[in-house]
This record gives sequence, C-alpha cells and structure tokens, in this order.
Amino acid sequence: MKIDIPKTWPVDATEAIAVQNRLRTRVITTDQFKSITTVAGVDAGFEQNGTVIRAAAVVLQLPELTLLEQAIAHRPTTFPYVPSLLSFREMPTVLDALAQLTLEPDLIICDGAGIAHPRRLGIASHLGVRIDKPTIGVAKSRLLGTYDELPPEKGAWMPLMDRGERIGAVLRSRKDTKPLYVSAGHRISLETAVDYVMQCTPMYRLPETTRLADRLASNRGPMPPVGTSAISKAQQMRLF
DNA sequence: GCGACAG
DNA sequence: ATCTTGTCGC
Repeated sequence: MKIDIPKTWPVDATEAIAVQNRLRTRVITTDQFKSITTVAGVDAGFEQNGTVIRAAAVVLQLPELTLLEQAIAHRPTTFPYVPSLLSFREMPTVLDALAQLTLEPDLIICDGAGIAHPRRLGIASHLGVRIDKPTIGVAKSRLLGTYDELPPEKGAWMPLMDRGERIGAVLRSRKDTKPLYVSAGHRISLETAVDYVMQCTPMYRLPETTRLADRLASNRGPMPPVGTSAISKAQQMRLF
C-alpha cells in the first residue's frame, strides 16, 4: 500500500513529545469507515541483540480469518524504549512493512495503546493519524488507567478510566485469563473496536492478527500458508 | 520525592 | 522486547 514515510524522526524525548502534542488533536474516535472486510495486524521484534528492529504486517480476511498477505521489514534500532514513546521506536519499521503490502487493509490492529496513553497518542493512534486509516490498540498490559473488577466470562469488558475520561476497555478475550487493554486508535469508536477485537479472537487470549504478526516479527513458529484460515476447522464450524 | 511504566 | 525453568490443563 502507498504510504508517506517521514525522512526524519524525533531524536529525543523532548522532540517526540512535541510531535505527540501536535498530532493528538487529529485523532478521531468515532466510526469513520465504510465496510471492513480485511484486517491487518502489525508488530515488532528484535534481532542482533536488539540493535535491529524487525517489523511484521499480516492481512486477514473477515470473518474467516484467512491469511491473505504478509510482509517483513528491518531497520537499525535508534530510539530507546521509553514508556509512552513506544511509537518512535517501532513505527518507522512498521510503516516499511505496511508499505510492502499489495492489499490495502480496511483496519489495522496494533500491539500497544491507542488513546489509552498519557497524551492520548499511543502507537495505534499515531499510526492511524499518520496514514489516515482506522486503527485499534490492543495491549497485553496496562500503560495507565484504573478499572473495576472484571467478570471472568469471555466477552466481558469494563471501561478503563484516566482523569475522569474513558480511555479504553479492559476486555476478557478468553474465560479465566488475563484481560486485554483495548483502546480506539483512529477513526473508530471504543464499542466498535471491542467488537472487531472479539471477531479476531475466536480461540486464544490474543487476536489472530496480533498472534500472526507477533510470530512473523519474532521468527518463532510456522505461519499458516497464505490463503488458508488461521484457525482450525473445528473452530471455523463454531463460527457458522 | 516516590512509585508506575504499552513493547 | 528477550531469556529461561518449571508447572498446569486439555
């Protein structure tokens, strides 16, 4: 897909925070899209003792979760990991991977926060504004926010709050397992975001988009062949 | 000042 | 993120 990739990126925390404060005003948290048929998952891993970032992008077809396409990109690691500045470390390489895709996904699910972020611009929101596409943030742990006790049943969710604002959802994607932290990235509402995350999560704690991108980014385990469903036939039957 | 802190 | 030993459940 066609993407404008910036030539230069912030070099330190001061510059990065300035960029976040400039872009945060452009985030849209209402549903602004037509039909969503294909969903991409993106993630980053590391090689060479952490000196090289390896980003992966996968595209799945809904509702079957068929793997349609995948791509990998590499870059030297430049920005350090700083909580709340994750996007400046991973996004350049993620954009490279997305640029390699032939297909144009209708929605992108990111590994990390959307607006559930101190300045309301986690990696999912930053990416969404940057390429002007619907995005969702799905984090495996909490960056910030408070929430009440969550029922153990699959599908249960509670608002994630910060400074009196609802910044996301704590979602039980699977019975009796640790919840996911879902937040709107861009051009999508929280309710719709939770809905699509569940559509991508038929079996495990993490959405198939995240699981496949993660596996590709970390070079760990086999990928399903392109053109086949990411889930077992037994699970497919439970869908219809 | 102290603790918390996506990946 | 990455590394690593042991344990639990289907």
